Amino acid sequence: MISVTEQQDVKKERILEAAHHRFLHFGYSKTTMNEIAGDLAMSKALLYYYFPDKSQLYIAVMRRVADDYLKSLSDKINTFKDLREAFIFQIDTQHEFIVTNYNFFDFFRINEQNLPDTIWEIVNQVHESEMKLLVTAIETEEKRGRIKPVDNAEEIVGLLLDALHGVRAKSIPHKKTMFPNKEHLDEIRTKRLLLADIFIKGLMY
Amino acid sequence: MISVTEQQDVKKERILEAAHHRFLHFGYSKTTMNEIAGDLAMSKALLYYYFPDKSQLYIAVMRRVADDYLKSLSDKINTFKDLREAFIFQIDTQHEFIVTNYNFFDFFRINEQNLPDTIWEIVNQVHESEMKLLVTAIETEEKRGRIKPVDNAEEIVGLLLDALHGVRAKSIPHKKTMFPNKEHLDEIRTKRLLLADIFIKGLMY
DNA sequence: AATTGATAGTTTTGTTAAAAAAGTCAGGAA
DNA sequence: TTCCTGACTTTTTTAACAAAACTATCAATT
Repeated sequence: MISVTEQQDVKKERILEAAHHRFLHFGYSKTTMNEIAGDLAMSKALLYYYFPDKSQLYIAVMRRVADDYLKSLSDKINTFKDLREAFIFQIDTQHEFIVTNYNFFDFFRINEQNLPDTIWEIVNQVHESEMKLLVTAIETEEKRGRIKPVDNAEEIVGLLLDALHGVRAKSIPHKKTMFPNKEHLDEIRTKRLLLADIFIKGLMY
Repeated sequence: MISVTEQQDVKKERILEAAHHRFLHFGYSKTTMNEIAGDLAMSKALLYYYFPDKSQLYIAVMRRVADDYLKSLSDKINTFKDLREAFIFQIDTQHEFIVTNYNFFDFFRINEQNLPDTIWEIVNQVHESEMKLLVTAIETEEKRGRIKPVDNAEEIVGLLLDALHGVRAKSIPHKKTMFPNKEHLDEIRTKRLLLADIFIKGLMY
């Protein structure tokens, strides 16, 4: 026997999947509740039976996307042979996360400054996980005596994340080529690795 | 005797001044040719006698603004007692440049991607000057034997400028408070200095 | 409890007219 | 000639409003 609430959960699951698919490919603003319902061969009204409104549905999907990311971080924490490996992991993982979910994140670009609090919570949670991963890596490196003692690991990691964020392809986008191509992405990655290396060096004795 | 062309230059000068004043306080989009002419007690048509159109006038003002900035850089180049001093100078000078001209630069925010080539030339020129100042500083420091030899000073300076650009206040702007307040600015400056220090450390032996 | 068609309410989009600003020009003053 | 202006034309921005597209609700049905 499958309980009622389990049934509900299954249905919610299917909705989240369909919604995720739409949001991921067309973004928040370019997908309608009708389309999601259509994909599931159910009525739009049913969506509202399971989710209070469109933004709540989006946030629920976001929650799962973020959870996947958080898991990939916590799975790896404390498994690095040195600080550099941790930095590289952070750079690559975050980069892929952003690239693969680019359309999904249009919600952020649209609502810019005034995002719902729930979204901010998720954003902060993600940020904290990234911080934690790297702070741990720094502390480990410190214990191993490879870098000098730091009293402000948090501050330093936050700084690094900001700095990495600022790194961009050399050719200042002269023309409207929204979405950087493969070469640009590679260039950015290379630069970030260089920055990480200098950074690590700067933390050593 | 004042020559004809000198007279013209004087008049142009006055127009540039008035235009600068308007652009600086209200931005490009919120100042009209009529207003500029009004400030000078001359007719709008006369502006068009001296300048082909509004954007050309803006660019001419921009040219002067940039030249001032370039001068402040070239005046200081090679006068630093060490690399750190050069970095601090760069951080403070650029910061002030951006803050004091914030409204003036609305042109950039409006036209985003498709700026006129002339503007891009100025932007690149400024960027190159900043690069040159810091590359020189690095090379000097290198000659003095305080940092290890670098074969890619350009690359490293470019990276630092990008990284500095990414540094922002901790409190991710939760509400729409366009234009960061004094505290935020101070926080950013402090962080940038910290980044510069780690960076310098990373370049040492 | 789960589901839907019909429908109410809201936001986005498209249309058009008026207002404002950019840009032109024939002609007058210096 | 060079410098300058008022009046005029053209282009862009704004405002108002109707149509269309969506979101969201709900009484009725399985």
